[in-house]
Amino acid sequence: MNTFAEENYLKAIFKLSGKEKVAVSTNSIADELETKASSVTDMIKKLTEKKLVNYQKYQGTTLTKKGHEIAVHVVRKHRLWEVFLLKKLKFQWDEVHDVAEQLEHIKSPKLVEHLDTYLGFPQYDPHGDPIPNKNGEFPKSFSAPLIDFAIGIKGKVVGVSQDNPAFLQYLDKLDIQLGSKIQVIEKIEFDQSLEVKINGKATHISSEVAKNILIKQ
Amino acid sequence: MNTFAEENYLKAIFKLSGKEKVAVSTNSIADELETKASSVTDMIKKLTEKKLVNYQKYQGTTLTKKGHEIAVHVVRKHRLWEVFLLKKLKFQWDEVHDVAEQLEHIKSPKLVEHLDTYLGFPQYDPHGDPIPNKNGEFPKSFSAPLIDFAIGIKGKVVGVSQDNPAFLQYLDKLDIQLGSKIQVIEKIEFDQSLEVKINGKATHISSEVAKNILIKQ
DNA sequence: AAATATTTTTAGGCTCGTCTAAATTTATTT
DNA sequence: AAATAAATTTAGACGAGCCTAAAAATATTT
Repeated sequence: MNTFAEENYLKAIFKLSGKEKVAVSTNSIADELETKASSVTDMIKKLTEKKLVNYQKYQGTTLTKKGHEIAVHVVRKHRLWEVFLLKKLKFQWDEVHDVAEQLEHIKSPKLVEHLDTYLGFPQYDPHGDPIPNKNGEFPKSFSAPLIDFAIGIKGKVVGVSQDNPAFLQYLDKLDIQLGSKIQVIEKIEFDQSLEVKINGKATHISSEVAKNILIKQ
Repeated sequence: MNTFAEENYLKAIFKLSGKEKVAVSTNSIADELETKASSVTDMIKKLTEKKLVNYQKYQGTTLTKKGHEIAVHVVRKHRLWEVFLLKKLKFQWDEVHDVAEQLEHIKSPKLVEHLDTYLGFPQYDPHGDPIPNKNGEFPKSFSAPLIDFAIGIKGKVVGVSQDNPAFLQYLDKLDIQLGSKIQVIEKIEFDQSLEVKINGKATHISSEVAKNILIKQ
């Protein structure tokens, strides 16, 4: 069985290595987990022993098959709990992350599967991130950042790629919620900012914000 | 903030010191937590530092006001999660305890209160144990063991005082569930066993079993 | 009340996960 | 390519929580 700390390291490596599964540097893991590089080296050694990561001194770290499985499973739990907190317990958008961060480490296969059933097998969490199924497979149709959408195409906000409360509060101010209908009207080349329509109402959005809003369709 | 281990010690002391709040011996805590007496002494010292227990060498331990509050709060969380697992996630009676043992340590005041609301402010958990409210007050009307009930009085099974799976399975065999109507027909003095009616059907129950079935009304 | 048994504490050690400071390796400048 | 900078690892230490073995205090027998 894995400790909370081990699971957090695997999750961080999973997140940082991305779709392309690039090797992850010690420092980037340290930043992600807000710890020190030396602590990371220690833990990576332990995870290597347990055959959860591949590691060569100074060459970065990747997940093994087993490590990847565990990471995906933790991600699955995290996102299912987020759905539960938002949909059932009426948490606010920006309140779910910290609690899910704790709940994701609860060990009980039965609990996860029953929770999934109870929630009706959701495919995305409140931030629009895809929820892997119990075999670790992600849903096929992915969302993309608003900034990558072509002019004219209509989409729906399915999430954000930042947890930062200040960012989420700013979105509220802009009247952007999960499910809001959105359409790009014009792209300003000068600063990459966008003219958009949100639920029919015209608004201006900086590129920084547009990068972090996830759209589907 | 308290660690999982600290909370488990406080909960154990709370349980062992009972209503009368007697001082609890080092060995009894060790037994309850399946650890060694020397470990208990270490932890009790730490809890004394934090002013969560009163402790005099060789004289046993009691909870301080602050320690008592924390213990009751953990008990509250444990029992609310048990209700959630049984009622919402369709867990079996004998499956909830171990998972609740983990969930009780999740830190989020909002989570507990929203969960309580979501469950409709239950007063008892699946084992019939009373659930303290957010001020730490237990419901007034307590349940009592079946064996203490007078002949003729009708009651309802509100829980059990044992988590043992074998015991719970035996109850299933006897057709005794949470909510079953029960009435004592005769008390056999020789072995303290009972003739009872369960949902109208006559059955015979040993004193050992009758001690561990909790009845209300 | 002395001897024995039991309970509890102390002493010292272990693993986990973290840290700081110093040493080493790799990357970037000049 | 040598010098400098940045990233990474090693060495040694610490607190939390646990352990075993031995010492000390309390309880029970005889």
